[in-house]
Amino acid sequence: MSKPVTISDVAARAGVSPTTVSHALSGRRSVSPSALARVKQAADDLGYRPNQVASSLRTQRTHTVALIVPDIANPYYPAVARGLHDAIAADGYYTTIGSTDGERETELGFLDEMVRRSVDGIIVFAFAMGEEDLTRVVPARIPLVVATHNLTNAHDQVNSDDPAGTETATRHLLAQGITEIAFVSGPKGRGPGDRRLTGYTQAMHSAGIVPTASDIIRSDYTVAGGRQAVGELLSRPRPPRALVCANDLIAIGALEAARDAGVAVPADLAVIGFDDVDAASLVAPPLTTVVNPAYEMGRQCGRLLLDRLIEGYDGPPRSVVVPTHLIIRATA
Amino acid sequence: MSKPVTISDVAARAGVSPTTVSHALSGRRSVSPSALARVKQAADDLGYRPNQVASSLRTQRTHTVALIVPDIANPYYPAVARGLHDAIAADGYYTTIGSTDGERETELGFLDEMVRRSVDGIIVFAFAMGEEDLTRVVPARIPLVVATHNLTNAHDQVNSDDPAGTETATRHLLAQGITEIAFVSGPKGRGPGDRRLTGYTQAMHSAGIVPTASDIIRSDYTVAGGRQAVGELLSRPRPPRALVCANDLIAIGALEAARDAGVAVPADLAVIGFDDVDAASLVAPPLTTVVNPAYEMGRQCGRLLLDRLIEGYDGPPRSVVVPTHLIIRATA
DNA sequence: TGACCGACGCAAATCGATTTGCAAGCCGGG
DNA sequence: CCCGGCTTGCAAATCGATTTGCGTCGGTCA
Repeated sequence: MSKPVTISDVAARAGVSPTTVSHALSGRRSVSPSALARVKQAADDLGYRPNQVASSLRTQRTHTVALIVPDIANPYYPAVARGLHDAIAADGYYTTIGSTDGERETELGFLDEMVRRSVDGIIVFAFAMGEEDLTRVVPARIPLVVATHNLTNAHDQVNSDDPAGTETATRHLLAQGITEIAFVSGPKGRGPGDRRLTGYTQAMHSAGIVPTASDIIRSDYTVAGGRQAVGELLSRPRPPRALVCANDLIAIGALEAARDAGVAVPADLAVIGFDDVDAASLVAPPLTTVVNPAYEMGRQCGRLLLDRLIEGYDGPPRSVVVPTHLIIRATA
Repeated sequence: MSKPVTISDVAARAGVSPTTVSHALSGRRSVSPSALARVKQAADDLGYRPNQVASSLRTQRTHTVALIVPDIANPYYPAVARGLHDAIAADGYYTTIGSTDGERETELGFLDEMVRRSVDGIIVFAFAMGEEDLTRVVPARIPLVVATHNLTNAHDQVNSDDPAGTETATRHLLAQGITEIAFVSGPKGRGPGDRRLTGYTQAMHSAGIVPTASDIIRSDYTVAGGRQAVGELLSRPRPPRALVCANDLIAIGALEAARDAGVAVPADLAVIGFDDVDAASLVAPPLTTVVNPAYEMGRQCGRLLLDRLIEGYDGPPRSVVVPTHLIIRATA
């Protein structure tokens, strides 16, 4: 039941004051070589490990950033987390991840808790919150990066170039002479679906086609959701010849729905996804999709935060756009 | 630049002392109805949010548990994280995840940092650490759950029933009259490969077959690693007729290797994985695999911790075994 | 030699909440 | 009327590190 070693214990053993121990270990003020050696020795002997909670209280820095995502089980987000980690770990920052199921209440609750915990920065991949929620819950003193969201100009933001991605995807289909193209989005106003929709719409317009309401269907961002939505779509009298999907999980669900319905992919139904999660290249047939560099997204979020936390940048909000590109496999 | 509201600010506005505010909000001592009302009103008006860092310093509780995994991008672990989250969130605990690439140094570094941060509990899915590492770095006062590891009797542990899983898988192959079965493991002494190997060996023995060294090949736990290892295996003069793989990613790599080599699955090569990650049912052909309930593993880890953190259990280490079962799809 | 400066050490204040110990006020029972 | 007990409030100690302010000591330069 040995209690933890404190800075006073080290000081006592080295025969100096806690002040000197602190300075010796942090190097913030010079310490005589002999004292330095004694302190290091004592700290070593006792196995001293500074209490970060106490340190954080005093310095008002926790060396922690919060990452809020809708669903950590969606393979896109672990890759984001990885990119973020790799961007900030070298500077001693750690990440706390919150998975919120895209529920506004949960998002707000987690955000609030992170503020109470004095995290140094926050990265939000949020679905259900609005700008006013963010500014209400997050004090201005905490740097905030908003990702994959079309809601704010008041904060740093990182976005994949969604419109360009779906536009390229849609053009790829049009170039094959396919014109009956539907877009499978997520719930209205939630997630990147709406921004991806614009690229599709644009490409269609510039081909002289005006998509009707029935060309745009809504799902959630899961395999099961995609399967069901596309299943219904395929049972229509005149189903489309191709689908542009708001993410890969929906697209994978679409492949399942096509198989269920005995529809050949890509011969009778071309399918394009978005994200390029690992599974996209593994499904059968391998999915044609828009690469959305999750790792890079996470990394850029980390960089924007570090700019404010370490470099001391204090200017106006900045916006980073991460390019996307189409990777053609076997479904379109 | 409004600075955060402190308990003293609330006290001042309510016309009471900080003590009373604390008691009013925590309910740890009764407070007169009038004072209670004034405190609540003041806290509300000011938007008071108690500083958790200060609270943690005083109470020695952070309401945080650390989860250490080798690779958060391996889809098995997000599911674990999810199960853990669901087990402990209701009691106000949050999770900090560390991804260590299975490097001993990284594992130890993260563990050390978590101790400095005074987490209330630690869950280790570790690859490279030994028992003595754990006891050295983690003080006895912090509850520790070791998962998927064969190294300790000194701590609570949670394991999937790995031997039973691979034994069932191997018997499934033997029952089809297949006897040339290889086992594709991970690096020696790292991860669950060795425990899964024993089930395979047992089943083979009880069928009167003694696997030779060349029947057991080593890889890492990734798709790329599995592809390469199995690719080499298939170029042998007499390749095996079936594979039992230490995890799904290896098995998926094996499917790719088979495709590369023009070997038909399952006709010429049967493949069985382990874990049943989401992608397992999505690959072509869908993977026959042993279900390793990640979510349940995480949940059980959380329960063991809470038992000590909340229920006050203080007895000897306990061991939970989560059952596994074979799910037959199309590769064996 | 005296003035000045840098190096170095320590006491004490600080971060913000929780909790202990003490005391005042109030009640009912003997 | 007094005492014990309950409620309620506050001052102060506490958690463990960091940092400010002050003072001492030695050395340098004029």
